[in-house]
Amino acid sequence: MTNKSLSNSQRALNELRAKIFSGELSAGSDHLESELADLLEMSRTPVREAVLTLESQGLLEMRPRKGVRILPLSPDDMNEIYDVLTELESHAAERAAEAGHSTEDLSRLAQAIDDMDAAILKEDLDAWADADDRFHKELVVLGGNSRIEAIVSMMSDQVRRARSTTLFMRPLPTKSNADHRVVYQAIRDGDPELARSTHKMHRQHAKKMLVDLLQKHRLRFL
Amino acid sequence: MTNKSLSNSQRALNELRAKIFSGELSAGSDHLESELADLLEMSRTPVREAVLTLESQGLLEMRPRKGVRILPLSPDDMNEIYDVLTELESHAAERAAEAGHSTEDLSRLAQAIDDMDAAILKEDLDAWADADDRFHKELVVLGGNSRIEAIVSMMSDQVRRARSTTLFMRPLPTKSNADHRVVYQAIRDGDPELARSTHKMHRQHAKKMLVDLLQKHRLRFL
DNA sequence: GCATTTTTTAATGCATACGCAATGAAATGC
DNA sequence: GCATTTCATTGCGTATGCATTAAAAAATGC
Repeated sequence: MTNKSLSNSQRALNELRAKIFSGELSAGSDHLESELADLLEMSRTPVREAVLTLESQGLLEMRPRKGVRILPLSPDDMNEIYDVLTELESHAAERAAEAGHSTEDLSRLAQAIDDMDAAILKEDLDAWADADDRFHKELVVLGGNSRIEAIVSMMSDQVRRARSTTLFMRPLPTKSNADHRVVYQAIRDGDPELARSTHKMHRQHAKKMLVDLLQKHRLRFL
Repeated sequence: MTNKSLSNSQRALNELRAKIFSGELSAGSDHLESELADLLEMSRTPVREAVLTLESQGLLEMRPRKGVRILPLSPDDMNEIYDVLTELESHAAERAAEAGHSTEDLSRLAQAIDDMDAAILKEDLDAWADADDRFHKELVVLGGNSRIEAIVSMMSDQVRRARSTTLFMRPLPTKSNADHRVVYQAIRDGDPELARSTHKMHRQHAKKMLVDLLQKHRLRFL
């Protein structure tokens, strides 16, 4: 049986996050605390606590008397976020390569890469995105810095909502996995500099692709 | 007139932060919500909100029924934090150098460097630390990424409390300013790679010095 | 004595109530 | 009509009370 006892403020946190990612609470929309409380069928107190946490994670903004606003993402925001991800993930890749991980340790990474290949063959973008998430997440875990894990996870969350839009605008990421394999091998073979530089290029490329895409489609906010 | 109306939860945030930095709430100590509420002369509600925010910033931890625990810093934590600072500040330095700032734009940076020199002459460590903070803060501002600003500020806060201890254990930072000047000049002269690499070395050196110091003094927690 | 159960205690999570202040509407003056 | 003031509304910040339940203390059995 799945744990049924979960505090209301925890539930509020989970459900609000889910509703933000799913778009049920859309970017730029405003919501009164009491409205959210009604929606989640609890009092304002736990909702406020959840909202406060989500605000500190950059997903929304509390504006007294105007309501809670789900933050939209501009191309500038994308640039900022990707720059943070680039730096911290590249560092993680370097550290992971220094750590001398066994092939066993790297199995999740390998699995994610295989899954991406499979997803591309089937042209299943959602499955690809899921595997890509797992790759980046595991890479950071292997880097062994829990703060980097937390920050990267936060930044990834900030772009997560927008991805449902961008994912289907972009070309099939057929080339992307070549980079992943190089990073994987560099980590396995203990080549920190290669792991870092390859991953850095990979992320910089992704950033450019994404921002160009937004520009091309004249999307000023997501 | 300074703004006198400040919500209680804002006041709680400010005052709790101050008390953590000053050591009045010491690392590892536990405090009940009601105890903090009494201390700040307000009800538990705004205290809880402030505590929630501070938790998300990594300064403390809420442990139901055991109280709010001010988080101690281990040498491992220091390593993690300095690695994040190293990566993100170096990136900021690189970006600042790319941005083509005028000498005017860089005046705060120059001022901070001068102040550090003056502080060292007077052997005033508190003044030095203050100027050093300003240098690093301004560097990140010049980098132009608001998320990096926020993250760096958060990480700096996490080590701030510990610095009151380490500051007086370490040798006078007489050499440190040479690095700062190189970074400054690289930014002014538009040499991103030099700005980045110099600052990165600077931070790596600081990390090593600090961690060695803790080891030498057998300080497992701060 | 020591382990186990029962009872007591009290900190928290949350609902609720309410005053204040900000916002928009209505009224007033020009 | 337009600007300004007054008024009404209502969302938020905060205090308060209470049920829950984890932890401590006491009681019981061996």
